[in-house]
Amino acid sequence: MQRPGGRSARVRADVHAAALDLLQKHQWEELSVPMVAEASGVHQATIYRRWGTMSGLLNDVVSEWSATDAALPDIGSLRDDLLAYAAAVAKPLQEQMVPLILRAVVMEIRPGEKRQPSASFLEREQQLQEMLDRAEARGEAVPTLAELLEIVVAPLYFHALFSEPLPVKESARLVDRLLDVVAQRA
Amino acid sequence: MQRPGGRSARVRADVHAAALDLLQKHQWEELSVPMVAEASGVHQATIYRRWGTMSGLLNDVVSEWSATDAALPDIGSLRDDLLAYAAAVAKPLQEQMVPLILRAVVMEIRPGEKRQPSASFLEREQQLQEMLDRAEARGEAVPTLAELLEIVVAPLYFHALFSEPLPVKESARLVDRLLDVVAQRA
DNA sequence: GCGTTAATGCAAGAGTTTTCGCGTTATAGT
DNA sequence: ACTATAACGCGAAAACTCTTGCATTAACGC
Repeated sequence: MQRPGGRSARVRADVHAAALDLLQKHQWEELSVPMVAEASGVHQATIYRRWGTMSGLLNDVVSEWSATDAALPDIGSLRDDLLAYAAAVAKPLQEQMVPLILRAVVMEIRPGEKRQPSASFLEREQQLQEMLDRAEARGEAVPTLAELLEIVVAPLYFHALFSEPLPVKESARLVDRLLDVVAQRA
Repeated sequence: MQRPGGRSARVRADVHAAALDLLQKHQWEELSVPMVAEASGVHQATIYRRWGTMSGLLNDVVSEWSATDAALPDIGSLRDDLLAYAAAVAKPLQEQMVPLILRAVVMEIRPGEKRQPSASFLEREQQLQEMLDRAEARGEAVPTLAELLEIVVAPLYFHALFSEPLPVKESARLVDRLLDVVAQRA
């Protein structure tokens, strides 16, 4: 018999909040379970039993964050949909929190192991594909999903990881570049 | 009076080799200074004194790896130069080692802190700019450095980080896309 | 409510990591 | 070759991380 509600839910929320808070002030490797325990008021033994390691805890935080991610737009024209989507990707990359979460994702890469995209990642790809399908049904010239990821999403992540996050309005430039590539092909 | 030569150089090489070797078999968080000390035959106190932390040690490994990075090509046509460069970026991303090193770079991102690109990164950008300048002097239509990074480099890193590294020959596709963007602008 | 027991708190202890003082080695300058 | 001392090795101690057994709390089904 599992008991996800009440106290357990409170503990989970407190620990997540403390972890995110500490993540703003320290780098990943400086964090420790005892630190999160201290900051959250939850006993360290509880954290070890529920999450095992600091890495496991961060995974759980990331999962929850991904889950609350907003749905994709369905505005009307492909360009507007893409603009809304690109802005939706670029905006959270502005906040300090998300590069940190991204970092946690990168950390999960294991040597020699085939990387399996997370469930939320796959779900997001499927939503994007549906957006493209809708546009194609309307008779618009559409890019492939791969092109969308390479031309719009990849630069956003690249900037966020390796220099400064791109301003949100700059993401429009990427969308127009994508549409140019598509148009030229026709 | 510093003493970089002789024994110190030997110690550095041994420790680096051991760290890289262990990095192939274990994930980042499993590594520890005592492990590297054991594997390298160097006393752990020495590692702590010279590098401080496991993270600092990996930084040093990355620095050395970047430093020995090959020079950029100067083949003749911009397209050939870009193809050679793209392949030079894509190839090491195939090896297991480099995603790990990349991971170490990402780890270095500190919360809230202005990210300052590493010296090798800046140097590399300068080399690229020179490549573009040479092509422009020859009268070719050239992309900006930002376009090169966004359209060619960013997708390569994106694939390597979030799914599977792109096959080297696929990088040609990215180069041609870049040149298409440039040509269309003219 | 009431009872069962999952989940947490607590504290001791086992295991690891990191530091430190001191003796030894061997590099770099003379 | 000789000297001064940077860099290293060593071992013990300090600090920290993680585990474990038992007591306590409170969620969920009745």
